[in-house]
Parts: sequence; C-alpha cells; structure tokens
Amino acid sequence: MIVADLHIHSRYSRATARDLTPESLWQAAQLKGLDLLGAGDCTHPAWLAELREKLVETGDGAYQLRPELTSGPASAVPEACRRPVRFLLSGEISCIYKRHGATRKVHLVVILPDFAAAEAVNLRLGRLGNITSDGRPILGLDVRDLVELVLDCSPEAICIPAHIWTPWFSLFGSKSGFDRIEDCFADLTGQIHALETGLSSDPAMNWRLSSLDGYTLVSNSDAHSPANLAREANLLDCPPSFPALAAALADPWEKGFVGTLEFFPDEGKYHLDGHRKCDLRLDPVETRRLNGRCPVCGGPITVGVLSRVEDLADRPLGGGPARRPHFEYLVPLGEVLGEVLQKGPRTKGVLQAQAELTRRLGPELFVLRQASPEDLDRVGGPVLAEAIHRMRTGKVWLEGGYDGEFGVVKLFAPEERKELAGQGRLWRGAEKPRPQPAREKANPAAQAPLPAEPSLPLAGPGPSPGLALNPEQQAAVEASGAPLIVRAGPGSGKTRLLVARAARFLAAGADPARMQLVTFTRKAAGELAQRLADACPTGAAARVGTFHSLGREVLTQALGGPPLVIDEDERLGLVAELAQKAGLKAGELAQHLGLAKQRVEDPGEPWLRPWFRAYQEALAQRQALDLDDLVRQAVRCLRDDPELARTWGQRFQHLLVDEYQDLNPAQVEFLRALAGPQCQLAAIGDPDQAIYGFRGADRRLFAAFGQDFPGARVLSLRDNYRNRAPILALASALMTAEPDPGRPQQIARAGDGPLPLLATLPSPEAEADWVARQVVELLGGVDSRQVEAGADQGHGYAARDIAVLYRLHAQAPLLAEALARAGAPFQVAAREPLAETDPLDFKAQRVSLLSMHAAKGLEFPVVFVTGLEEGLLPYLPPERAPADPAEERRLLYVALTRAGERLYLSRATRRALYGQVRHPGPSPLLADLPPGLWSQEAAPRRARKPRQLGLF
DNA sequence: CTCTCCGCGGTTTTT
DNA sequence: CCGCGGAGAG
Repeated sequence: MIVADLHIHSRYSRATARDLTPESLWQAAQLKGLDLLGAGDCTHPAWLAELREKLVETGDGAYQLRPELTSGPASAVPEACRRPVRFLLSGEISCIYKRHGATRKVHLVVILPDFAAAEAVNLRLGRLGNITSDGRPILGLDVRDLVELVLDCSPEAICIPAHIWTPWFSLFGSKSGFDRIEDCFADLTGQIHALETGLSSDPAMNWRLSSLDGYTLVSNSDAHSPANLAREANLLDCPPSFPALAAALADPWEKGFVGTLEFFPDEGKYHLDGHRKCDLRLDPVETRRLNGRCPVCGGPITVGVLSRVEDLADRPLGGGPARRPHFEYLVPLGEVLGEVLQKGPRTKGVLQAQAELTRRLGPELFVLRQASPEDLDRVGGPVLAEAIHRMRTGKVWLEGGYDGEFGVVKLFAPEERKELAGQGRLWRGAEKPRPQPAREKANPAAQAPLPAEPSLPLAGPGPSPGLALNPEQQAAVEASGAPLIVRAGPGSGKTRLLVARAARFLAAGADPARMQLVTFTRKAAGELAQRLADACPTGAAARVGTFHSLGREVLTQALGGPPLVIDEDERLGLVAELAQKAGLKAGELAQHLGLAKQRVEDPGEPWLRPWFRAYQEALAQRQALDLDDLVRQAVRCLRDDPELARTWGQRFQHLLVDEYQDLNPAQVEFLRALAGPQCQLAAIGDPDQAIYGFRGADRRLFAAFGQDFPGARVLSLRDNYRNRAPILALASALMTAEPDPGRPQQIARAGDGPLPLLATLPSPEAEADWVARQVVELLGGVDSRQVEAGADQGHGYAARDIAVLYRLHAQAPLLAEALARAGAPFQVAAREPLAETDPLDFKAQRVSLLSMHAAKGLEFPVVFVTGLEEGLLPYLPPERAPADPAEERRLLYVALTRAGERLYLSRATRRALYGQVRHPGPSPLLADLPPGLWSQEAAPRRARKPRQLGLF
C-alpha cells in the first residue's frame, strides 16, 4: 500500500513557506510517510526548471530526487522514516470566468506524465495569461477549455477539480460554482474521473450525491508548507507511478484505489456557515431560518460546505452507494501533541515531542494510524496513547469551521484539559486520565435533512428587446425627405438606430444594393453588418463598408482597375527620403503630409507645398496611392469626370453614416458627391466624443452639416441607457464647461448607482496597487487569502466587466504589474493589433487595460480612469505643442461615459515621465467636476511592499 | 549577416 | 529613463 499526496504548492505560490524546495519536500514526505508526491506548481517556469534540474526519471513513469541531493546534513531523515519518495508533475490552476451569466471561479488540479507535457501546457498557458507570477496561476479561462487545452497537450493528463466544495473557488462552491459537473465541463465531463473533496468535506458527505457515484473521491493536503504535507492523502494499492495512478483514478475498484485519509471535515475552514467578521457561526438549519442574511451586518452569510452538500444531496444522511471506499479521520500529530502537552501545535515542546516520536516510532502517518498503543505509551506516555486512541475511534470534540475560520478538533473535554493542566507531567509517564467519551463522530451532518430549495442560476441580462425604440429614436428612423443628422450621446442607442433605420427602409422595399452604410473601421463595419443581418434575417443585406473601401471602389472604376496602395512602411520610407532632402525630421514631415491629405485641396502652407508635390510625384512614379488617397483621389476623380460623378451621384437611395464627428473635409466632400438628389442621407454622431482632431478629423463639420447638405434636419437622442445617473451627471458636468447650444441634456435611464470615487495616491505604483486592490474586491477576491481578509462578498463582477483606462501607453506596464501581482487576469490592448493570435483563442475573461482613445465605442460595467493629473490630462508633452485642451476634455468625457455602473478615478502626486520626476497637481479638468458629484478616497493606505514571487 | 553600443526621441490611432 | 534604430565591427 502506498500513500499519495497529489496537490501541494511550491515557494512560488502566494502565502507559502519559503523553504518549499524539492529537497525539503523529499525530507518532509519521509517524515510524514508519503510514497508519492505531486510536486505542485508545475505551471511555474522557474519551479519547473528547478524540478527538471533536481529530479530524475525512475524509468517507470515517476521521478525521484537526484541521489546526490539526498545526503546534505539538513536533509537528515531518521532511520525509522526513510523510504523512497516518488514525485509526479502536478499543479493547480485557478480559472476565473463568466459562464451562464455568473462569475465562476474553479480550481483544477492537473497531473502530467512528464516534463515534455508540462512544457507544452505551459507554452499554451503562457499565451493566455501570466503563469510566472504565481505558482498557482490565475487565468481568465473557462475551466472546460482548460481541460481541453491540457488534454490537447497531453492526452493522458489527469484533471481533478480541486476542493470541490469550498465556497469561493470550486466546482460546487456556493459563491461561484455549479450545481452539476456537466454544467461546468460540458462535453468534456467524461474526461473527469476524480474529484478532490477538500478539507471541509469527507467521502461520506459526497456519497449523498448519487451523481458523484462514478467518480473517485481523492483527498490531498493542498499544503503551503512542508509541515502540512499529507494532512489529507490517498491510499493506493498500486506502484507509485503516473500510469498506475491514472489507471487507479479511472478504475478505482480494479486498479487499486483503496481510499483516503481525511481531516475531520468540521475542522475545515468552510464546513459550516457564518460570518467571520461578525463572529457568527451557523449550522445549515439556522442559515435557512435567517434566509441567508447575517443578523449582525445584514450581508449574505457565507454558505459552507455542509449546507451546500445538503442543497445538492439526493440521498439522506448516511446514504451512499453500495460500494464505498475506505476512509479514516486523522488529526495532525502536531495538534494531538499540542493537546497532550497543553501547548500550541507549533511550539517548541510539541516540535521536540514530534521529532522524538518520529525518530523512535516512524513517520507521522504511522504514528497516527498504525503505532500500537503500547509503543505510543512507551514513547509518548498514556495521555498520548489515549489521545490517539480517541482520534482513531472518532471520539472527539468538534467545533465546525466557517467563513475561512478553521474549525477546532479537541481530543479532550474542557474539564479533562483542566485536569491535565494540573498534572504537570503529560509527556511520557503522565497518568492516564479518566476517559470520558465525547460526542462520537458518526457523521458530520447530524442535522435533519433540509427541504431542498432549488438554487437558481443567476440569470444574465436578457437579450435586448428586439428593436424596440423610444419616440426620439423612432422619429430618427422614420425621418425622410431631407438630409438628416442625429446627435446621439453615449449610451443613446446609436448603432441600434442605424440598424433600425436601414431595416425599416429595406422592409419598405428599398433596394439593398442602393443602400450604403459607412463607418470608419472595418471592425465597426463588420459589427454593423452583423447587427443588420440579425435585424432582417430574410432580406438581402445592404452594403456596409468603410470610407476607404468605398473610395477604393470609386477609384477602381475611374482607373479601370484596382489602385495599388503602398503599405505603411513604404510610405514612411518615402517620407524619410524626402525629409532628408528637406532637412526635416521624418516624423514631422509625415505628420504634416498626413494632415494635408485630410483635405482635397493641396496644402496652403507655402513651405509644405513643394514637399507635398514631391511626395505625390513619388507615389505617381510608383503608380501607387497611399491610404488617404483612397478617399481624396476618389473625390478628385469625381470632380474631374462628369460621367463618373453622374454614375456615383445617382447610385444610392440611402446613405447612413456613423461617427460623423470624426469626418475630415475630404470625407464630407466624398459624401456630397455620392449623395445625389434621390439619396436619403442620414448621419449620426456626437461632437462631444470627437477625439481624433490630431489626425485631421474636424468636429466642426458636424455643426456645418446644414451648410454642406442644405435643408438638413437635426435631431437629438436624449435618453441614455448606459450610464448610471451619478456617472452621467459627472460626465455631463464636465462638458458644461464647454458650452454648446446644440447639446441636449441627457436623461439617465439606467437607474441610480454609487458615486464615482476619486483616489489620490502618492505614486504611480501606489495608484496601480490601489486599482488592483479595487479590482480584486470587485471580483470578490481571486485567492483565498483575499477572500478571508474580508474582500467583501464581491459584487458579482467578472474580469471582463472591468476596464482600466489611461492617457499614455506608458502608464500600462505598472498597472499590468500590479494586477499580475494581485492575481487578476488582464489583457493589455496592444497599440497595433497582434498579427497572430492563438488558434485556441478563448473569449477573453480578463480585465482590459487600454488607452482612453482605444476605449471609444466600448462600454464596461466598471471603469477605472487613471492618471488624472496636471500634464497628463490634458497631455502636455515636454518640449512639444500641447494637446488641444478641448479635445482632451472630450477624451475624458469619452472615458467617463464608458462606465455603466461604477466609475473609479485616480491620480498620483508623483509621476516620472521620460525620466523626469514631477509632482503634478490634479488635472485641471477635475476642477470642473462639482464636489457633490463624486467622493474621495480618504487617506489611502500605503501600499505594502509586494513580495517578489517570480524570477521572470 | 549578426551583435553591440550609443544616441536620441518619446501622445492619442485607422484605413 | 529606456527602448529602438542606426552604425560599426566581427
């Protein structure tokens, strides 16, 4: 018979002992009596490298410590404990993701056959998230997809859902788990053969779910220090190797899975229900009676494992399958000796006694399970013999753990303990106390079965109710007979309106080939096309494209073939050549030429004209155009060729233009040429969200629509369905400083919410830490330490609900580091879209870090807007022209209105930019936010120095 | 062709 | 300050 502990951690995991090395594990395994040990944290590159260096293959599917590492003086193992220790490669991965509308946090233990498999898994995981910052990586990844990935890398790999009942991080957890395994693993459910019951439940509790009958129930220590190894473990009657283990887990009765060594589940941290903060311990019946609400603080009670088992059980107390594996309860030897000696379990006397016992009798598990009463008496004394007898027979006092508080197991009654304390001599030779049996540990769930109350899965927000429109939207959809421009603020249903209008005219018989929707980006075009297809699934789709694609089409006809467009590198090379001749910086010339190209006419600046012409000539020599020319030259061709102008001017019955505030003069000219008298032109946009002036967009064209398209009708959408009232109030207040008679007062239709919060931090590092702390709290904690530190109950937000915005990409690394340290899954929006994405590209379940510009058009329930400082917003580049302050105000407006429910603002009072340390005051834009509309974070706690976790 | 060292420039971004 | 690109060496 061998004893196996398959789930532990290394020193690279959070809150673990620093002395967790392969050598110390080898030593501790022997002192405990383990034959087979999952080495843990195999997803961490540094730990895996260390394992590769220090372990060698045994040749039969396991590893062992290099012989030369077993001889150091520090690794002395008493003769009585010495045994071969086999290692396997194992690890635990934390998945945080949204599924069926609710946030899920599920931990998975993975055991891999060899280093090649571990490295293959790490390569894939490394692309999905940060696996270097924590031995137990936290990934924004559906655990079903993780299983697929692991099996893809290594078909023999063993996947075991970890501590399946803990409320916060598990398959069946009350806080973020599932009710059925199939709901979690879907089509891959069949790949799961074993479940880890965790400290707070024992096999008997699990037997009450007939749905678990087919699974092997395993127990592991989840140790964070060598001392905790084997506090739970598995008994196997098979060789200590990977293939034998895999076979035993898949076919326990035939292949030698014997059973488990267990904590008294009461001792687990989440056995009962309750509130640690409120000092409230409840059993499931009481929780029911209180309707799940804490009578002290009113918050939801943390529902423990016992309750959860009751909820999902379909068998009565004591019920179970016909055939049940063996299991036995243990109390760690340190705790037993602590009671015997009336001292704490980690005190010097206890440690000495423990060392003496293992030296003279054998490993801890032998002492606890197998040593004869006589031997125990001889070495430890009668009190010890009695204590262990009671443990073995289950005659113990139990006080259930709850809400992260460990439970208490006592082998002696209080009055016995008093008696013992008076005796003085407890260790070896102490008198045997009168045995006074305590409550027998028959079954932990000593309560009457509870009436089953179905726990409903959280319903996500329902689908948007078709194309239901408010009266203003309806008017904008119907309007015809004149050019139309609609001013549509954030969250006013801009896209819905465009789609509804197109659908309405298509339904009325408009020719789809003569209807064109125009956007700026291909992404926007794609989304619009999709929405339109959804809205009118039967009819032929209208044309949806970008200004550039439309320009290309015109030019193709004008030139009798598709134009050749030079790519960006080529263009920059060309400009650089010219710049050298001109004695200018390449970047500077490129910018001027680029801006000039936003207009149809050649530039007016005399100094620029020759270079502009030279540039155009160079293009002509190559018979090529640049991207801006697609629109500009199309307009010129339409000007010069009446026949072409007629064709295109008559072509469209409907033109629908998105983001009109971002147009440049060339694009307006283009529209004028395309919108003939028969054409219904409808434009939509929001001049308050015009943030691309720096690349030639001219928001004044929005107001000038009436001049460019005479007889135009102007409408506004006032209802805002996105931003909670306090967020909208703050954003609106920001814009009142820039008066605009045409601006409608938006009406908050999304309901009330918390006030936006501004935090002032001493440094960018502290700011990043603050953001990370808030994120962790919003996620309800990403590890148990945070949960136990009272990281609130969470708010039901998933990582993908949260965005962190900044003015400069240079701010991103610190924020990313802080989130990585905090263990929150995140992604940084790349400046350029990544050329290659992983083929197994899962829907991102991560916090998004992106620039305020990149956030345009997006929305998130929770938004952080960082770096609200003098010099950063509005941005004042050192030694350069300052950014347009009005545009920077609109940029902040865009940023604020990305937030649906919660808005956090932050600034640092020290910031180093380009090597210069500055002490900026608050952004002057903050002065325009009336004090009543936001709250301040009072004296933020100073950031703790983060412990260095990784080497990478 | 590849490596290293030095100097300088360094918002925001789409086609 | 620090990353990238150009230049010069091997």
